[in-house]
Amino acid sequence: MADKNRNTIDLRQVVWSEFLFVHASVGRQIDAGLASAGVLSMDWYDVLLTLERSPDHRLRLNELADRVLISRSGLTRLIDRIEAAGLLRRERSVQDRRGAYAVLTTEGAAALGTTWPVYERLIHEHFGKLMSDEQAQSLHAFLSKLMPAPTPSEPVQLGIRRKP
Amino acid sequence: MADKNRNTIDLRQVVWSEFLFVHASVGRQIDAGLASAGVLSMDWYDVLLTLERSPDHRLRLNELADRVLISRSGLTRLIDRIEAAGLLRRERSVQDRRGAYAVLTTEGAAALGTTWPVYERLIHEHFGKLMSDEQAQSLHAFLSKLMPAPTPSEPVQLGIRRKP
DNA sequence: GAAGATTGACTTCTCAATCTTT
DNA sequence: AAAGATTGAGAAGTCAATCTTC
Repeated sequence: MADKNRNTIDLRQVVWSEFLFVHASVGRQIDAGLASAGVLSMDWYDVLLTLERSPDHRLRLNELADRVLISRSGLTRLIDRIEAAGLLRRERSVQDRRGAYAVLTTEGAAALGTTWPVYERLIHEHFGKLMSDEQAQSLHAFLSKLMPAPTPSEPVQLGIRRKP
Repeated sequence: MADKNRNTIDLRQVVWSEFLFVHASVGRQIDAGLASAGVLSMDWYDVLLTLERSPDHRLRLNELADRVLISRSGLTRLIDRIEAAGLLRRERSVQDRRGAYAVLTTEGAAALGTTWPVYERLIHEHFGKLMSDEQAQSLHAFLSKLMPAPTPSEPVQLGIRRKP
């Protein structure tokens, strides 16, 4: 701690409190926008997109829990709901019968496609359009330090990639 | 939307997804650190600090709900718990007997004081120390655009201010 | 009737315990 | 016994309905 004087306002602490507020505020607005458009919520989108990007559109539940930052038991229940909606299915692993995969269904892929244009607009509206190019660079440089090391073959991407 | 090509990766969208992940990841680490130190959680800290900064250490529940971004009913229950722990108390307004205030207690103020050094260390450890000065400036410039207009008499401040 | 706050019913998350397979 | 996933019990949030006061 470089600064022992409590009266001095540390800009990084201000940034942290703004970070918390903005996450809550913008997250609510975007989820409300998605709901009123009748498309996927951010949570479901995140799970299904993670599957879409994985080899064979499938992932071990364990792995999925780490990617979407939810507890194991929380994931089991989230997967239950998404599976009941038909957007993914579970498959038991053949080699290791303890483990299960979540696999994206055709309906799930379709839901991603329907959601993305709406989500994209909402991200821009409530978040992106207020950011200058320099701010975007700077934010990315900082936030990426707090991200898990990405698989080199799977670059970061939020939207749906068309077939080339 | 300036860009109609879905294949083009928009940096702002990447920043949004990093923003979500980092919030979840760092928030968990900090809350775990607070819990293992036996001090207030971020939620409780946020409520009590908001009271501490308000005139007479009190605020209408309605107002409080807006500041901490929680639904009215959610706030009622959160306040119930904090009140049961003795860190604040409710007071009925005399002029308008529909309304209630939440008022910080001595115990609540003490809890803020105990929590802050721990919280400060955790913010630095998991968030602040990874941020350059330029990044802090840049982040603040962007995030403050998404914050509600501050009362001029109450500047943004996260920690506990000592009496001058 | 409208405003402020609370309550009931429901949803979703978490931890700890459990079950199955290795 | 350990790993992977699920289940039970409990905590905490939301919406819609309700109660009190203006």
